[in-house]
Amino acid sequence: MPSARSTPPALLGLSTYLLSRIGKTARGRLTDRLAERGLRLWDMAVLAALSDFGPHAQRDLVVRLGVDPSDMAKVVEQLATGGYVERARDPEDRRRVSVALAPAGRDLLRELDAEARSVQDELLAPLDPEERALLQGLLLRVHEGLQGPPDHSRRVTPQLP
Amino acid sequence: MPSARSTPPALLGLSTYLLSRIGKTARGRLTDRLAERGLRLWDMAVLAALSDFGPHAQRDLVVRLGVDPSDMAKVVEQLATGGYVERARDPEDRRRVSVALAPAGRDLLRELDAEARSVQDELLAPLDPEERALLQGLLLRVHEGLQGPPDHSRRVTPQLP
DNA sequence: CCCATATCAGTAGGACTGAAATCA
DNA sequence: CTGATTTCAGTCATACTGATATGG
Repeated sequence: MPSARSTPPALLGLSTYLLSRIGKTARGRLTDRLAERGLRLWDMAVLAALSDFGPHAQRDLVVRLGVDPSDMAKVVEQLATGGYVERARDPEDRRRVSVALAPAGRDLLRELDAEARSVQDELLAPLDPEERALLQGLLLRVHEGLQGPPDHSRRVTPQLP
Repeated sequence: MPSARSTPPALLGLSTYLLSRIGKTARGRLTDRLAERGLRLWDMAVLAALSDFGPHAQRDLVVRLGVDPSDMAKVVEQLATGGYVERARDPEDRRRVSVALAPAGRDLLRELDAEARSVQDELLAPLDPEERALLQGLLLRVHEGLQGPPDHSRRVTPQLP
């Protein structure tokens, strides 16, 4: 029963399409894994930022990760409720909320990173280690170019995760 | 004014993350281009499928592209209204709606493909032609592996576009 | 008064679910 | 009657908008 499953070559020839498609699958699978823990992608991104760069004002997390301020409020609220981060008013500027990684958050991040690498192993199964490293390098360079020229005139901040 | 813009290395080290992030940007930029014409990504995917494989029963478009049947109805409806495709009941099985590319649809697809390649040139600007070809090849192989092992047990059909 | 920060309520589009109508 | 196909109405999570409150 060969029932017309192949993707149109007109799309397969577009790296744009492949990136979009594969990226969506990657996001979807990781989202599923995180959902089993009641978490979302932004939760992991925030934990990673706090782990790599130390405590942030909430505003700085917004800028670094490119998430909407309104959404960041909810993410931090959830992480604080779970005991993964700690919030405190900045004494020097009482408008700011300082967010710091709690020990439970550091443990959680380790687990989430393992989940992400597991998804990655599934996804990149067709490639051998050298090819994976090659892909990683190419993607990294494409990513570095993203902030620069978004579009001719209109986009402010392309979205993630 | 260096205001903490760099992405956490914990994320940059994950190809999963880069694929997700870059893929989302690619999708977003192409979506914007198409939106200027009142179109969406699925419209282009359907036109490409019809162009590459000829007329489809609507059901076969659903299977080939992995879109929800409910959504496909709306996409085909819009394309038919715009005169880009023609619908007809299949005389042999009157449950089926046969969808065929109209001349206007073929012209439109050419333009959309040019838009996609323009977005691609922006996105892959950091890479030279050889590297782009290399990336394309790697992505293609990853994409081929997608249908196979989706996940340990739960996912039915990973989504696109 | 004006700007920045955080928060809340609500909107828009996309993916998906469930059910109805038609026909094999 | 069962099953396939199309279609419609509605749900859900997400990105985003607008408005409000507090503080510099």
